[in-house]
Amino acid sequence: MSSTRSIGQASTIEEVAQLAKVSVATVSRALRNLPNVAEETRKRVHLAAEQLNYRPDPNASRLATGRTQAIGMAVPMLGRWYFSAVVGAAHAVLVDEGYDLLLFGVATPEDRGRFITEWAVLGKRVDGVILVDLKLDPNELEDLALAEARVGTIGNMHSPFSSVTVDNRAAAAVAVRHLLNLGHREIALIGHQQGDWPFQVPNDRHDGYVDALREFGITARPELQRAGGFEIEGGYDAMTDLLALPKPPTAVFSMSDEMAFGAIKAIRDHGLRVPEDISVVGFDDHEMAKVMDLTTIRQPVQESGELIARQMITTLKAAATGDAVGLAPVHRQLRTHLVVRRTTAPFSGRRLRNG
Amino acid sequence: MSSTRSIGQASTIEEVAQLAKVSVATVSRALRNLPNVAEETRKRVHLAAEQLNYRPDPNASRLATGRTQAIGMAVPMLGRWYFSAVVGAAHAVLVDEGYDLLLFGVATPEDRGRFITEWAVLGKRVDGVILVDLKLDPNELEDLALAEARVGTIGNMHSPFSSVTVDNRAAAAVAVRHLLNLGHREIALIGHQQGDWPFQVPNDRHDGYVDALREFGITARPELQRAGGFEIEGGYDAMTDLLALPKPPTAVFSMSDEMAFGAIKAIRDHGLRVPEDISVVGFDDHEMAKVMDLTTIRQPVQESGELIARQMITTLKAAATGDAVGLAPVHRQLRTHLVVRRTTAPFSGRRLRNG
DNA sequence: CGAAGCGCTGAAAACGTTTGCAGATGGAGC
DNA sequence: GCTCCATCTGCAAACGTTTTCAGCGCTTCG
Repeated sequence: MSSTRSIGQASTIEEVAQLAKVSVATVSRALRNLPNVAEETRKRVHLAAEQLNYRPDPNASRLATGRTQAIGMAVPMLGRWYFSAVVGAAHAVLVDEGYDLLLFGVATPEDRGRFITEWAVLGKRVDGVILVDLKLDPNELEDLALAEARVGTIGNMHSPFSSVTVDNRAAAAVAVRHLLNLGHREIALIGHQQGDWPFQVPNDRHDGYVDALREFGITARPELQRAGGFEIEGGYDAMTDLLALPKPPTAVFSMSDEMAFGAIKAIRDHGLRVPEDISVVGFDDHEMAKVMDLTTIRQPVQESGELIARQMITTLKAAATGDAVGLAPVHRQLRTHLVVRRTTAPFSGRRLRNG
Repeated sequence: MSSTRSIGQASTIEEVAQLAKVSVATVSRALRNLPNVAEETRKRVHLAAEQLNYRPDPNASRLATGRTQAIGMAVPMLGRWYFSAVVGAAHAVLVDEGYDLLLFGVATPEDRGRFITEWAVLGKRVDGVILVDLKLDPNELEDLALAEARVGTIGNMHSPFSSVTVDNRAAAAVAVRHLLNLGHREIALIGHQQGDWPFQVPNDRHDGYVDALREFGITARPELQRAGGFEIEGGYDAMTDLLALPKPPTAVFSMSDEMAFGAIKAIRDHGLRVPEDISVVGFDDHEMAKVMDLTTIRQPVQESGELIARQMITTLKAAATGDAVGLAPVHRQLRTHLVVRRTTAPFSGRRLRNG
């Protein structure tokens, strides 16, 4: 029934024009539903286009208009749950608005530079870019601003660009304060990376950790802080190290749930129990946190992705219509909160000792 | 030092030509390192291009050549670990080869159709597409073949296109046989979806489940088979249902680790223990499987992504050079194996009863 | 010494859209 | 009947590459 099934070969706007007996210009206008084309003509063109299964060549269109109808997302680690969740959420709204999504993995600062020059500024691949958890340096900021790049960020706030963030510092402090209120005093940190780690988020969480300790008159000790690479494995290794300390901590704050999972595993492999021997609190509210009964800081991951995508769309629309006020960056800070489950418990009074 | 920092505005090939005092044709040839341009000229052009920070406009280039240097990936659920792992792995090799990666989420059969017509065949957005776990119907296959689309698949084998697969049926049978050998006879299945589920993989795993049971003279019972939507939550719900059965199963095979995690959680929430009361085996070897001590079927996720990406590159190269034999599809089947951890144990002899 | 071939270069025609501008048509107002 | 305007349409010039083809100057060979 109805038309034949095969979708056949691609056809050009020229052929549509011939079939509809109008010029290509009219076809172009009619199909994009621009004003100034007679209703009867529009119908004819649409019909012809449908018969020929016509789709405008996006590349020709991009070349002519300078717009790509695509946006790029730069994420540090594609495999991590947090990032894939954000990408998934953003993807949904972008596709819905007719945009393509290009993915760019940015593992190193060099990648980041390459991403910015090749993609965001010079390479005309995308109309805008969404940066997830990437910290820009002043030069990069300047480059992007000069190029009038449309940028949105998640995780970090850069004043010239719209952003969706959470207060990582405050949230981390809440997590650590929770442990302090339970009576813990020897609280380790997993996730902090020494040296010039190119992300801001971990630094903020680190600051929150220090803040909370200080409120209780405690100064953070370096030997209780371990890098975990934000992966399960890294969390495991970090915790293993901590357990080998002469006096292991009685509680751990992990900058991500995934590292927390690794830490819990390490603790159990060491013959100890969570939370009886050691309390653990994570950050993210990973979907596995419920399964693991992990006390953690919930942040609105999906919502962040959606919001920044929507914001990107509005920015792009504003740019297209020359609407200056629509172009002004908007910064949204979403709420986090502590979800208490069963990996945290009051300090028992017993301390472990090694050697 | 050296050149000034700002990357400045985009420049065109025309300007490079003027600066290097050659024609645009020569610039194009020189920068792509084609033969037939004098070494001295090539140097001059490269220098000029560098000074101007020239990058060829990909859209113009695409329009002229018909090639996009981009490949698309269609995945059913962006958020699931398996898919993001595959995408991550493929992304790494594609970017390495200078290809862009476009993402397309395909949740429904309609999406799939849209993906194929708009992207793979008619829309000239990508040079090739990688389908993850998507089952094509005959019409779609025909369309793609007619359009000479470059397609690679993971999960399903479609004879005209290169594929990377595992033997899901055999692997599932191994998992179930493991339970049978432990003495279990009432073995539930989580993950199977009744009706026309548009994916093949679950069907294969279901068949393997039936196969193994039959070897032991057992016929699969519908009430022991539950859909889980391949998510943690779904696994939890499915298991909860199973536990409400008059005679709950003594073991469960879950088609994915994530559903298995949910199932374990449900069992524990129900006051029962894994594996003492109920054994659980999963499928994937998710990175959390180690943490959860889950017995599961390991499949080479990363490797699959890499391989199919590489295969795509070779196909594209073969198409470019008109190399017919290079265009022939290659099918690779990777090995899986059972990883026994601690969620499976011999049948205790005790059966639970409700009501 | 002429022809042929080789290595290099440039002019110009694609590629398939969008869009500025001008022309055609027809109706309204005087 | 004429002008004016609004509405619709088409012509042609972009957009920035790639690629075909021809031409140029040299060498080589018969």
